[in-house]
Amino acid sequence: MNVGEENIFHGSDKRMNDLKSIGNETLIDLTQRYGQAAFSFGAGHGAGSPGRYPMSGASDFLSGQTAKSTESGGEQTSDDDDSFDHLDPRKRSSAFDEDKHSSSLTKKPKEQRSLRLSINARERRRMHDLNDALDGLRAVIPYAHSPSVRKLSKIATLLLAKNYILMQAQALEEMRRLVAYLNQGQTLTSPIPAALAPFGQAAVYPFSGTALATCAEKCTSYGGTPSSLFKHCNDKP
DNA sequence: TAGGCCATCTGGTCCT
DNA sequence: AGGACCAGATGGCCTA
Repeated sequence: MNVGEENIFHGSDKRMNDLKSIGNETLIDLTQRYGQAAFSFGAGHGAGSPGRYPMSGASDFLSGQTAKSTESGGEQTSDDDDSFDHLDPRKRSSAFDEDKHSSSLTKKPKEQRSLRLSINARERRRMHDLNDALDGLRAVIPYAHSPSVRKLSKIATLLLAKNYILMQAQALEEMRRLVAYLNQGQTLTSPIPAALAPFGQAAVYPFSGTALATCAEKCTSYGGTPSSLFKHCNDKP
């Protein structure tokens, strides 16, 4: 475990162990916690429909965040950000706590107090930007997005995203092998050689159904720009 | 009621 | 010097 992960898991041991071991089995667990519609890729959720996932938003994510960062970077840094009217009750209570504690701070010079408020406001904005980024991440990873379904926690979002990236990479690699195999003049009617499923296809393969359906699913799921690699699929009904 | 999750404050450290 | 980043502390809300 690297330093970053150590920092992430500075919570209770139980929680840390729960999250460190996140894998396909954990995806199922998260499915139960956050909604049955989630995580139907891989792990034997063969009936899942790839089109359900908001993957089309992935390309917008980076650009969106860039715009957001630029925008937040241009925010004014006055102490107006410490006004309470824009805060929800939870935030307001903490803000009032700051006021409550201010009795001890009144002994400090006014300038220091003002500086402290400015730093607090900056930190709040930073954390809000971080949360916006996490929301963007939640929007592009597969779990049930519904008002009746609890939002993924921060740590669950990060771990699920990591697993999702790994699974996508595996699927892509497997597809490349499949394309190479097809380019050698073989047909899909023959069983797929074991060499094409080095990752344990049943466990990680994100598509289900027949070989032809799999091919079509892949072509439609892997990108808005049709690759020349999949011309053979476009020619078929 | 305990535990999980979160927002916020705060002081320290590093970087520009 | 000022800003970004980080981690610890604190307290509130929610759920099992």
